[in-house]
Amino acid sequence: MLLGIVKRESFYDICTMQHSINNHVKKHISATENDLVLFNNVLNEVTIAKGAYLLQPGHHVTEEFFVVKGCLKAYYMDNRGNKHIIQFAVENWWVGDFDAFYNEGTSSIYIEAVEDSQLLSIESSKLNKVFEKAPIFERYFRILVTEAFISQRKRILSAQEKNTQERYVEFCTSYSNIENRVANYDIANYLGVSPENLSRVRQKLKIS
Amino acid sequence: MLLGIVKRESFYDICTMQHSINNHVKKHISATENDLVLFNNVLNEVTIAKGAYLLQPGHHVTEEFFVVKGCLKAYYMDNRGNKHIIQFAVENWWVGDFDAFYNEGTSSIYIEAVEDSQLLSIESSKLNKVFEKAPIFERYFRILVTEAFISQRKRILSAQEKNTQERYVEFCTSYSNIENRVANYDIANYLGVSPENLSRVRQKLKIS
DNA sequence: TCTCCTAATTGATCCATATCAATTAATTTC
DNA sequence: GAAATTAATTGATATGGATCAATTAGGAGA
Repeated sequence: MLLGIVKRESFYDICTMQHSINNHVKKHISATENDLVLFNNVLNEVTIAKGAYLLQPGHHVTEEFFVVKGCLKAYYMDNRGNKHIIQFAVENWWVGDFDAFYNEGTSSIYIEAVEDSQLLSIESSKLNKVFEKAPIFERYFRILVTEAFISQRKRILSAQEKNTQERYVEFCTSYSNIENRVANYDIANYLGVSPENLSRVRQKLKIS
Repeated sequence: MLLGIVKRESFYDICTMQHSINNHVKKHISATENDLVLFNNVLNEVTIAKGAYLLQPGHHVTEEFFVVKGCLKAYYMDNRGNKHIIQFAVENWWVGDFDAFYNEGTSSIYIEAVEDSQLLSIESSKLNKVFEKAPIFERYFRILVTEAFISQRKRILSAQEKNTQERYVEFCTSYSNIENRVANYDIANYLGVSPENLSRVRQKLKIS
């Protein structure tokens, strides 16, 4: 598809969107009003319809996205043609092809909207300028990646330590209410189990 | 144990050690000589004997470690008393309890020397001072975490996509020569499979 | 060099979950 | 709102890898 992406929002929406990202920034670093304005000025507003792609393999990656409203999934296809969900992104998450973004390369993943979504995007070149003028944002992104790193590590260890049922419960808890927003077969995929198995686990949970 | 840790090295060793970290820094950012001196001045030299612990659960984490020479393993114990290896650290890797370090908390993991090892350590408070005086190091650590994040993501996807044999081969390739430095049951643990299963996989590889 | 202890291997069995197949339920779409 | 798709569930079977048990191989220490 890749249709359905529209830049520029109404004044009201822009205010809401900036409010959302500024809150997020303030939660992580102590930025001055000047810093925030500088940062806000390089952001673009993006809306995307359910089912549309924000990113597809082969595309040159120049942007990362912040989810103001909505839900997306990031996945890739392996050599055998199997899909693997890397991440779901909901409100107040950054999403993108990190690898390609930092290495200024070509995407190897799909990012697809699971719901109609509102996003903010930042371009690599503009972000680097922000880093120069307001190095505090270097810290912001370092903290974000560190947090993501830690939560990802938990995902690895959880997969080794826990059975499917425990992991499904953990998933629903940490991604609050997500089981009502995305398909079960996508959750199964994310957890690395078959949809049939997840279905049976969900049955058992209903009973107990 | 926690014995066997000795700070301060001979002049020759210190030079070697700083050479090692400076090379690593230069590979990631363009730091001035001043920046490097500033950074080097806050590093401590640490040696640790095989079998000794660099870190144990409950200890207050104030340091991260850079491996100049040697090999270590980071692991934790889950509620059921099972050990899970998080990471092996060899030359030119940073190792520590990231989570606790960034949140100034208490360690939940063990870091144990697999070989006699030489390390450099940096304290949280001193690192923050470096960040203030030379913000370029904020970038250095952001890049390191980003790289670690990306390689960790590959570990997750590899576990979903590939079978034990493929993952063992991948592991040996990416951690060059590691299969001769650490025990097979620790590699099995890291891969999340039983030692017996890994043993059989290794047999099959010998034949084919 | 011998002894002891730990690691690795090998065999047999078991189990969680994948896979295949069919049915039912829930969404889209016109 | 009926038809057509797509998702979820349920049942039956197959399988990769775990677990248990026993043996062999390697290393460290006396």
